[in-house]
Amino acid sequence: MGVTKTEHFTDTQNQLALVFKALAHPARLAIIDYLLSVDRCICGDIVNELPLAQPTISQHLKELKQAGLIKGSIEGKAICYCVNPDAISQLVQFFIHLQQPKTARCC
Amino acid sequence: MGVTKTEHFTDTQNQLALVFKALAHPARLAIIDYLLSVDRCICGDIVNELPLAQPTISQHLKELKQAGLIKGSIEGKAICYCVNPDAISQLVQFFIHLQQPKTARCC
DNA sequence: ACTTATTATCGTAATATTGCAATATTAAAA
DNA sequence: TTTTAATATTGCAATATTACGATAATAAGT
Repeated sequence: MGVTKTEHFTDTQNQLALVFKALAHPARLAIIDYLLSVDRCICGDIVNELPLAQPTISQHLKELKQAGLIKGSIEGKAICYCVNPDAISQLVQFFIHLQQPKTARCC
Repeated sequence: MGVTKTEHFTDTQNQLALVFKALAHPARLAIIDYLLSVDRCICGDIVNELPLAQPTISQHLKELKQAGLIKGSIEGKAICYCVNPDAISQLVQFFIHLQQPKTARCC
């Protein structure tokens, strides 16, 4: 089918899955890496930094933004993008929760 | 196309993208939630816990295992599954790296 | 208004993912 | 060894994702 049965899962599971889906592409991780590698917001040179066509990068940026992982604001004819620290914090919390030790682990 | 241009990205970006892809489905997050909700390994009752057919769950378990997120060992005619704490630790490290404060953020 | 520069959207071809019925495999139990 | 129980694999239909050319939209500068 190719259609996920979202109705059978919790809101948290569905929403978190969407965030991970946004992270599940090397180009989008490369975009995040690049946004973090410079010590300021990026206004316009993302396309030159990645080996993909401009429409493809625009699409990836849209997905990252919809997932809340990056923030973008219009600055004249360019767009200012940066990583959304709140989203990162939430993900850290999620994995720290996963790290909670349980008793009687057997493997 | 539908084919990711992995050759243009770093090994780290490609490998991490595969882990996130494994997490990018609510059923697989539900499996992880369930594995963590019980204080022991699960030997056989995952199928009864989720609203999906047995082949579908088997497939999801395979993907989680290939991504290194869970560990499974054969126990007679059942399989013992549990979350792989090493994988979780790596993800925590990744996000903590993303949290590093940078100077001169503008948005 | 026209041009230029930058980003977004549309359309579409190639490929990947999802879910499950049918079937196979595996190992314990009878 | 036959049966039974549990999990894995195969095959396939429906849908989603990826990438990019063509084109549109937006806004600054002339």
